[in-house]
Amino acid sequence: MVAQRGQRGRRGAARQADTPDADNAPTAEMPAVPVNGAAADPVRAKAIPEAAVARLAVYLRVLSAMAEQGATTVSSEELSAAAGVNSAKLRKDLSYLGSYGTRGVGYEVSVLVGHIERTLGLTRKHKVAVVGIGNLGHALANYGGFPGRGFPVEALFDLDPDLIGVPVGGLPVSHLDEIPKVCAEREISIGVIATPPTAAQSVCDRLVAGGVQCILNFAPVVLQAPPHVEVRKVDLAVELQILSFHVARRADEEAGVNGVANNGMVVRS
Amino acid sequence: MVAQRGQRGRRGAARQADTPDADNAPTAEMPAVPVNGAAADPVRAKAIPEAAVARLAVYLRVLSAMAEQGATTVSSEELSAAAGVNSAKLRKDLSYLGSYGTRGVGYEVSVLVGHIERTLGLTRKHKVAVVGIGNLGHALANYGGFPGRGFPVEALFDLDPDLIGVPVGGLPVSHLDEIPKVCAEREISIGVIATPPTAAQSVCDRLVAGGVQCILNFAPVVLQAPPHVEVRKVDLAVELQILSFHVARRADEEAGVNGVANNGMVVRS
DNA sequence: GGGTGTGAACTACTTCACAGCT
DNA sequence: AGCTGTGAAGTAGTTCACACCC
Repeated sequence: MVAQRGQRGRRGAARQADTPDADNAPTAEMPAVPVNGAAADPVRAKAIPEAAVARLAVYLRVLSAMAEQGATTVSSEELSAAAGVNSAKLRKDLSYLGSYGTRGVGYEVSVLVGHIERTLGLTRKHKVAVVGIGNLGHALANYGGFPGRGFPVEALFDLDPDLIGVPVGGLPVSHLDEIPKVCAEREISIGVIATPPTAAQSVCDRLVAGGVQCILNFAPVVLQAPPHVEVRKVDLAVELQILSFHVARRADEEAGVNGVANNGMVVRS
Repeated sequence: MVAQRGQRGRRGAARQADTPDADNAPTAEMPAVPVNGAAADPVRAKAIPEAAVARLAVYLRVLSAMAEQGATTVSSEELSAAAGVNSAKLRKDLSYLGSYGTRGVGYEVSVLVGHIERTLGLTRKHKVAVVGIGNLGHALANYGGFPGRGFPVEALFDLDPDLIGVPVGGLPVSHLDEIPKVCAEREISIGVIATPPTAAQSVCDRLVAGGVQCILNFAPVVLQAPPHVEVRKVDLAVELQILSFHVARRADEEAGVNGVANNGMVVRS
């Protein structure tokens, strides 16, 4: 029970964002956090929509690849095609950063890269801890300094006594009980949960106790965390089930087409 | 310049959804596919919003857990709390399935489970192929029959000659070149790409050639696929960068509070 | 001509609030 | 009295379309 009437627009307890996302919908399931500070803080300039933030990360990757191949400028048309969005959306997204394009020409790749990195807070390092060194945790730990640097893995945790002290990807595994202490000492800012679902909430609590600011949760549970901690989840089961839904929908539609031949009337099953 | 006027609402080329939500995320980032058949097909009943579909999968998990613990009915308040959403949203989501609750009482757990499963197309099995048996692929293959059954892994592929023929999780690895043939033979409907980014597009093409209907892409690239193939991506780098953005935003806000003391004027960096 | 930047229109999603069933 | 189901209102995100600049 949550019950909080008369709290219009207030942010309640459990927030949880999606990957994909929403996105990972992709996307389309975004956190209830007031990203648009507009109402919250009228002084501050318009905040960047959450959906745009996710895409900025994609643009950044595409731009980096382009820079490596020696490109110095891009048009919104080119960049948007490479990023899989339409050009209007791209331009609007970039406009949140300010006006850094040249009309009639396009954008300078290096300038854009710099601005996106700054906006996403990538000018600073974010230390990562991985909890749960099973199959997935192993994979994550071995990424060894996550994507494009900037996200060094600096702590590993597990429950299994046989794993404690064993180096994985060059870093020894510590016990779950050490999470608060070690995270605080090493100033971990992002905790990645790759444990079985039963352990996830307790791990989450310990990460929070250790002062972690963000959590990326691979365990299939809804985590409860204080509002100042940003939680995002990556949920394989949900992704597969969404795909399953689309398969089913497609099948239905085909049936529907036949139904239409049937006098244009389709009976709801 | 007119491009395609009078094509309002038409779906363009590259679609890509997020995990997230929204997307992942975050990732409020949903596909441009006309899920709401409303305009596309006025005959058909209102389709379920993409965002709701992602949540239905979560409700299903929560309900299954509740059923295991012997619960027979739930109220929207209880279920929504457990799923981390508010009750209005939950009720709206469930209403897309039809009216299966009892006013004054709540929902019968088993009935709801059945309806959600049917809606998500989980009454049918969806065979999965995992491509790229590296760290992540290994982890995925060992999941051995994905979440709650219904998603059996029935083919594995890699490029590495040392891996070909080696059984992983009880299933021998085949070569990438075999993808179209094997997928067709075994009637694979979901392909999971866990390869390095450079290989991903070619793998995607082969999966499509093999008649795969959906792709879950873990490689950090934007895939190009025909419109009848549903692609979702799970992008670790993007997730981390979104978290990074929120850390930065939070830091800014604190600075902002100080800034306000400074005459209410905050200079944009 | 070519391409950005952006208000305005539109679409999708969320939340409110209450009628109506049990 | 309690809780669902849902129109209506509100908010977030997308797309259009064109002014403006190079």
